[in-house]
Amino acid sequence: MEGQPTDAVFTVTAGLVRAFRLLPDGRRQVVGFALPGDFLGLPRDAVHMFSADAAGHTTVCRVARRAFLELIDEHPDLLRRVHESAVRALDIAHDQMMLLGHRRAKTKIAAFLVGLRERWARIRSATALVPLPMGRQDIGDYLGMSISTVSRTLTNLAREGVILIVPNGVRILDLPRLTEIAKA
Amino acid sequence: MEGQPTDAVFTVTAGLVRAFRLLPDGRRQVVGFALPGDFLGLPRDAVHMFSADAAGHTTVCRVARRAFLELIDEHPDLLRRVHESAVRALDIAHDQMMLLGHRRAKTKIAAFLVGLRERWARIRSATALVPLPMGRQDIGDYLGMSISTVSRTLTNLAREGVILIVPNGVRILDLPRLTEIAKA
DNA sequence: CGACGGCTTGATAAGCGTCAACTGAGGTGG
DNA sequence: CCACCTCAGTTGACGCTTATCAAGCCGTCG
Repeated sequence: MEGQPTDAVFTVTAGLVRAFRLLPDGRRQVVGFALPGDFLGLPRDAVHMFSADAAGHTTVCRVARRAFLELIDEHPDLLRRVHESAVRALDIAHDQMMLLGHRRAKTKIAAFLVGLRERWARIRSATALVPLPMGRQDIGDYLGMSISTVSRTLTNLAREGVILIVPNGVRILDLPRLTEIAKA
Repeated sequence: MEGQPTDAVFTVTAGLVRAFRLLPDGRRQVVGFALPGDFLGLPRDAVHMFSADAAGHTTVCRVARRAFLELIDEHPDLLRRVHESAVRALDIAHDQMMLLGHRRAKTKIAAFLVGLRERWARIRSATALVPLPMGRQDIGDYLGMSISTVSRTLTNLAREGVILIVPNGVRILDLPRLTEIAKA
């Protein structure tokens, strides 16, 4: 499921999927992480690439693109929900653009963690523990920074007592402060 | 029309509109430039802010949000087109994220110009001349760089003979080379 | 036990933001 | 009609953040 063109639509049922684009020189930009419940492959025929990934055997629900389009014709209400999903994705994308533009490593990481926490909270109930099934490299490609800086920044936040680094994730110790940093 | 909440939907008919978000500290991120034909205000109730701007008296077509939603109920086909518009916006946003992430001023500016050229070409026929009705500050806020760097980079490109800076715009002298720079 | 991959950490250099001075065009008032 | 003001854009000097390169660490797996 590595680098297939979009001839199908997916829904994540468990785990986490990263969606990315490749640059001509081989580098990549992770354009989003899909959590359980999220749609994937909404964009039309554009050259989008995906990669299923990580976290306790990710599972997805796959629907042929053609079938999906027919389904929409029959149930106009479905289109509504798909559209809402797209709009929310656009919303997140805009937030992300804000992050990427105003570049301060600490801010980016903090905002990333806070945002992810909220998204997880909407699914599971756990609050303080934020799972990070993706690798440091993925986070870097998502936030537009090098793997080294991701690591450094995380350890700095840990040293300040704001977070605690645990296997495959992070435990937020001081959410108010983290939120504060995220806004700077 | 400065900083109004989204209680209406717009279509640009002439000129250029910039859409942006504000950060808590007052800085802003321009999330997109809307050219004639583009939609604005698709996102639901989110706190989005807009600003109409520049270029020979911009004009927009305004439709009350409520009326627009009712219209969609009656004509399901309309939702289809709106959705396509949203998906395209998402597409552009993803491209933008790529730009913002892989930070090299020259690359960003080049890609920005090439992309804008294509969008203009789809409307008018002129090719080499790329109008830039927005200010340098806007470009900076869009590409995530300071106004100084925008200016510097443009003059550098001009010195290299790739572009020619003209009032309210840029003339592309060496498109292949510019495209090449944009990919790096 | 040894090797590999993901992560951390350090030293160095470079790109870009910041601050600030300067230029030139457009507009206003004497 | 010209002097003056203002604002957008340009340019220069300097320092900070972050990328880059490279070494070391630790867990997992063969």
